[in-house]
Amino acid sequence: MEPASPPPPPPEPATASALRVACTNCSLRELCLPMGVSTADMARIDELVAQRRTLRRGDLLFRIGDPFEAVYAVRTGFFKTRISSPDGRDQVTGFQMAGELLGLDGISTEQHTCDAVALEDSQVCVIPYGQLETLTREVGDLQRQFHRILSREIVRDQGVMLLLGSMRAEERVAAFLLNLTRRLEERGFSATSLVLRMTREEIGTYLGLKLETVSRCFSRFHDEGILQVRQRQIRIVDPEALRRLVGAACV
Amino acid sequence: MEPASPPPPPPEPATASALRVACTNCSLRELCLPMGVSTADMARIDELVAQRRTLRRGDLLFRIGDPFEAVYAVRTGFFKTRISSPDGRDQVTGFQMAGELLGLDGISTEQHTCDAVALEDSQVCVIPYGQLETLTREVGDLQRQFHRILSREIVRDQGVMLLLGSMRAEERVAAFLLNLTRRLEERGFSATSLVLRMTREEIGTYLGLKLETVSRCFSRFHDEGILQVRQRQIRIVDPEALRRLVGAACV
DNA sequence: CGAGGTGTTGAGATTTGTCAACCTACGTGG
DNA sequence: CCACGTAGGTTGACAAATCTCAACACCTCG
Repeated sequence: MEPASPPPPPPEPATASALRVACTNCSLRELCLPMGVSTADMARIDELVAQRRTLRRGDLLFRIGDPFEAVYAVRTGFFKTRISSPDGRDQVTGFQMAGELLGLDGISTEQHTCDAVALEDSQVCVIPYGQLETLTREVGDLQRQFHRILSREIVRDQGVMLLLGSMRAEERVAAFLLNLTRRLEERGFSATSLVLRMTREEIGTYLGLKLETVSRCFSRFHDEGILQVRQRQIRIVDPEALRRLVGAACV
Repeated sequence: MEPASPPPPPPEPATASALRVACTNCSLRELCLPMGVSTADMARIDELVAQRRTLRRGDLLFRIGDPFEAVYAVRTGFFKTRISSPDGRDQVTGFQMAGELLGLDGISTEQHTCDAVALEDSQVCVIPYGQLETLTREVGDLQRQFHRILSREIVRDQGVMLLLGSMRAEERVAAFLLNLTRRLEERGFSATSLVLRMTREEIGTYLGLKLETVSRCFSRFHDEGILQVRQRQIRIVDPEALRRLVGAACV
């Protein structure tokens, strides 16, 4: 049920799902859409997020071509987004965890341009887009945060381009692990110990590599004492080595 | 002076720069930020775009780390954006032509995260971001279009990820050419004849290939009768062949 | 006319992909 | 509770794509 990783403090007790649907009570408040919104305006955002949706592992939250009606905030669980070329190859465009938004791609054409797949049992807040547009006009803090989120997604994508366009296999895998652990750490999880929610193939499709290459990188890192790898259980023994590999920053 | 391509009708006569700075008079109106804004509201947008900036070939419009103050609409000319990893490799993240916005990356951290370089003498409209935020709250059509532009950039970036992550060299070059000609055609230029504004190396850095590989792809396409290539002059003889190569769509 | 930036081409090195075998973990049903 | 089937993961040998390095051609501009 937790996004990843075994030992660390869960961001919110399991009982929370019994509480009223409201950003006000949500521990992800300061990571998610309401970040920076004053408590005075928070009640208005609570109205926005009137509905939740629960997905089982493997379920699609939306798929390519679906009419765009809402964006979604991940509450619990883990997702991947993917696009596919007509001849069947696909590209994983991202992995999303608690507090991150899904569906922003749909604004431009009013249709979703990617599939969003739950990689474990997950729950999302449904944010109807029409209402979001209205409310961003009235609540400046919300507008600012929404634009920041859109822009951050653009910046993130450009980082992925750098990764895909200029890094070799080991660097890509190192960057992937550092990115994942940084985001887990922001959510209160361990920065050194994690459980991957995706297969080697999904990692490969994200990093522009074949699954065997991903596997070999993990094995090599293991042999070099950088990681302990046991299936999807990863412990990062030497994070500095990973950072050296990607040449610092850009993670 | 024109964005690319030799024979076709320029989107606006050269004398236009003598006119008052105003979207109302701008031939790019229906490609750019004001798209979809009613004539009643257009005057308010004219106030927004109070300033233009002229750049010579090679000039930087902004660079990584610059404080973010405005977004820019390309009026004439041609740009590339690039990010760089600490060890000096860089990645061209896009090429921008008339009617496209630059600087959206800066919203998230209030600093620019990429360099924007003019690839030929160019002119941009300066859109101060604070004023844009204010006006999008008041003009719904503008808000909608701005969000669409942000989202479109996300979708575009995901297309580049697909290209970088799953296509081979020839497919990438074919997709690049189709994308470029489609956008030129939208601006009234020829769909089959163009002048590249960037070097083979810049194309390569965009496509995640070395310049020699790009050059070899052009040569192969030439030998196969798909293109006529003479330095930066390109004529597309068999666009269908290019489309077959990238497997239709996703351009 | 020459210099420097840009583009082309070839030969060989390197990285990654492909294919195949095999191993491991996990869930299901007997 | 165990056996088995299946999906996922690892490893090796080889093939293919791309990169690297080097030589040279071309073009533009001073």
